[in-house]
Amino acid sequence: MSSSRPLRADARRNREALLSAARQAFLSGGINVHVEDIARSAGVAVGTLYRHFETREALIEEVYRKEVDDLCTAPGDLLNQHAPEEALRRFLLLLVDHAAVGKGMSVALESIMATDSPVFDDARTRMGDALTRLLDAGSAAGTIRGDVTGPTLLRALGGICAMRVTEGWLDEARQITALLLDGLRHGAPRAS
Amino acid sequence: MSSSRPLRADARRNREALLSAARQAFLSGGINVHVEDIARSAGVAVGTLYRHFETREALIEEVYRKEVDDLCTAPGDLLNQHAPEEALRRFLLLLVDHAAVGKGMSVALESIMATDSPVFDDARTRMGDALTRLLDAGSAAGTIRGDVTGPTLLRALGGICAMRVTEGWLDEARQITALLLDGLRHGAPRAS
DNA sequence: TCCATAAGGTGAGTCCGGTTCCGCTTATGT
DNA sequence: ACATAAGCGGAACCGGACTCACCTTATGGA
Repeated sequence: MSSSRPLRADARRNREALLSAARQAFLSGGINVHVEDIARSAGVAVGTLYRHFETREALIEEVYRKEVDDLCTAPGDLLNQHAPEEALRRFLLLLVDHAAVGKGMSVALESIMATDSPVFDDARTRMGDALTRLLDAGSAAGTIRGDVTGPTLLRALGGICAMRVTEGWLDEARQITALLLDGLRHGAPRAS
Repeated sequence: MSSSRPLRADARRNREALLSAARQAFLSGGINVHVEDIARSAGVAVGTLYRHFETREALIEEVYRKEVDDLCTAPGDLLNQHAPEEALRRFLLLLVDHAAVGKGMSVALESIMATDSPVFDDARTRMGDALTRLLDAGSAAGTIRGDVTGPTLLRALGGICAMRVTEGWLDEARQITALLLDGLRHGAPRAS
C-alpha cells in the first residue's frame, strides 16, 4: 500500500512535522485539539494533513504507534543487563515514568487496551510479546510464577497507566506496580 | 441549586426516560450515540434533553454516577455476610462481572479514573471509601496487608475494567484480580 | 371547576469543527 | 529548461451538538 513510491522530500518533511506537532499537542492539551491547530503549528494547511492521514483518528493512532514502538525495544535491552526479575521491575517502572513525563504514554496504552481498532492489534501483540519475554525469563530463573502471560500483564499495566491526572498518582502507580510484582513472585518456586 | 422547586410530574418522567434511554444506548452502542437518537428513543425532543442536561457530557456523567452509586452500596452488604478477605474478593469479582454485563460499567470506572471533572470527584471519593472499608476490615483481621489504601486499589481496579473489548478479556480480568489479591495478602501478618 | 401563569416541551436554525475537492505550486527526472 | 505528476492550500461542505422564540400543559388558588 505505502510502497508506491518513496515520498517526495518536502512531503516527508511535512509528514514528520505533522506527527511531531500532533504529539506535542496531545501531550499538552489532551486529545481534544483541533486538526486546524495541529496543521497550523506544523506550518501546513489542513489539506496537507489529510493528504497524509486518512482521518483525525488515524493521525492519533500513528502518534501512539510510534510511542509504543520506542517502549517495545526496552525489554530486550533490560534483559541483557539485568536478572529477569530486576529487568521486569525496571520495565514496569520505566513504563510508569514514561507515563509521568507526559500523559501521552498513558493515553497511548489506554487506547491500545480499549480500542478494537485493528491498527492497534500490532502494537498490542508486540507489547505483549515483550512482556512475555520478560516473564518467561523470570519463570525460567524460578523467580517469577509461570502462570501469567504477557498479554495479561499488559492489561494490568494499561490499567495502571490509565490513571494519570489526579494529584499524587505517581506514588500510587509505583505502589500498585510493587503490588503486582509481589503477586507475580507469590507462586514462584523460589518465592522470597 | 437544584433545590429550587420539586420538578413537575411530567418533567421528572421525561428526565427518568432520558437517563434510561441514554444508559441503554451507551451500553449497546458505545459512547458515540447521537443526542437526537437518545432523545427520540426517550420519546422527547432534543430541546427537552437540553433542558435537563447542560450538555451531552453532563448526561453521560449522570448515567455513570448512578451506575457507580449502585456499586458503592455493595461493600457494606458483603462485609455483613463474609469475612473481610472473602468480602474483598467477592467485591472485586462483582466489579469485573458488572463490567462484563455491558461495557457500561467499565467505561464508567474508566471515566471516573481518567477525568478530572469535579462531577466524578464525589463518586471517586465514595468508591475509594468503600474499598477502604473492605481493606481496613481485612487489615484488622490480619489477613490483608495494611499499607494499601482504598484510592490506590481503586486505581488498579479502574485499570482492570479499562480493558474490556477484546476476546477473552474476562478470564484475564479474573486472573489479574487474583494477582492483586495475592499481592494484598503478601505482607499481611497471617499471610497464607 | 376553571383560570392564570410559570414550568416545561418543541424543533427549525445556528455554529463549530472535521472532511473534501479542485485549482495552483513545486520537486524530480530527462 | 521543460513536462509532469506529486503535493499543497484553503474555501466550501456537511453532520451533529447546542440554542431560542414560541407553543403546550401541569398546578395551585379562587
